[in-house]
Amino acid sequence: MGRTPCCAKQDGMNKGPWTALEDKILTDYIKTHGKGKWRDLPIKAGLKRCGKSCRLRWLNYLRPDIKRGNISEEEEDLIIRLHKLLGNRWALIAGRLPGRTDNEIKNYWNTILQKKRKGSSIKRSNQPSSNYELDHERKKLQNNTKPAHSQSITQAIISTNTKTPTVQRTSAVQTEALKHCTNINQVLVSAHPTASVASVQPLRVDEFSQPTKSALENHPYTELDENPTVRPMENTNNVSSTTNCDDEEGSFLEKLQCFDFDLDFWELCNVDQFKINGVDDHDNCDRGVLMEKTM
DNA sequence: AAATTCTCCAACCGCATTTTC
DNA sequence: CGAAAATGCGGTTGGAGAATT
Repeated sequence: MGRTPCCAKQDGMNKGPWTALEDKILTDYIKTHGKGKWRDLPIKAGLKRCGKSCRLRWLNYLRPDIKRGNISEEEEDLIIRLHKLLGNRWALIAGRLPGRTDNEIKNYWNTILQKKRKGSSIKRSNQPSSNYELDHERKKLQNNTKPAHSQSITQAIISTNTKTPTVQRTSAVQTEALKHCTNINQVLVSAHPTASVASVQPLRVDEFSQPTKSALENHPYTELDENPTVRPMENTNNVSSTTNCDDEEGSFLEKLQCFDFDLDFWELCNVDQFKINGVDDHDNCDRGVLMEKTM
């Protein structure tokens, strides 16, 4: 398509760490004119920076509601849970942690938490199936305590979706839901008491399609016959005929992923029940959107 | 005290997605 | 509707400071 690079290399363009003066110029400009139009901003503000750099500096450092350092236990717990559910979707995770940026959470994950994970796996080297998150969640389950924060994973997802602009692009919301659900499957794998997460590809359920028989058979944690933690739904077409998706309350994941989950899974995710949000047409209805958690 | 290694994190970069025209 | 521009996201890098040798 031939796009000019955002930050076309120009003589005299500053790179690297921002100076206090640059920070002040950017902050003053945004206070006066508001953010946005990032490409034009540096020219208008008189900064020798590219728009991208200005945006990043504002979002990650200068904006007033930013909260840096000292990630609390509650926040760490939420990061772990959200990461388990969403994967490396740092912006989504950050969106559920007020004042935190995607960059900060990403850095935190890549340094602190990865280190803890390594430490954990060393300590438990004779139990190769464990990982840090699993240990973390198991500990919680064993203690039968919920995290101090009241915000559950589901609530996090809900607010992510409901934060979608008033003029919703349904497809985008559905895409989000799709990604969440695909990742929920990863949680399933890691939540399984005997799962060796590191060595196994999670069973993927893209586009809410029914997993193939061979995929299920080859998946070490499905245990289809004896212990049906995961089992294929027999007929996914059954669910495509309803127009009022709210009537399908409680069967969300069953519809979308053709799976049942064991109790540990629900506890793990701190999820009790999903609702389907009704949408315009049957096809969309089937794909549903995570909208509400009933406590 | 100097050299080396490690850690952390701000910033960059390329690509994807969304918006605008 | 398609192309271009704008914006957003996530992986990666580089450098400053801390820790270790």
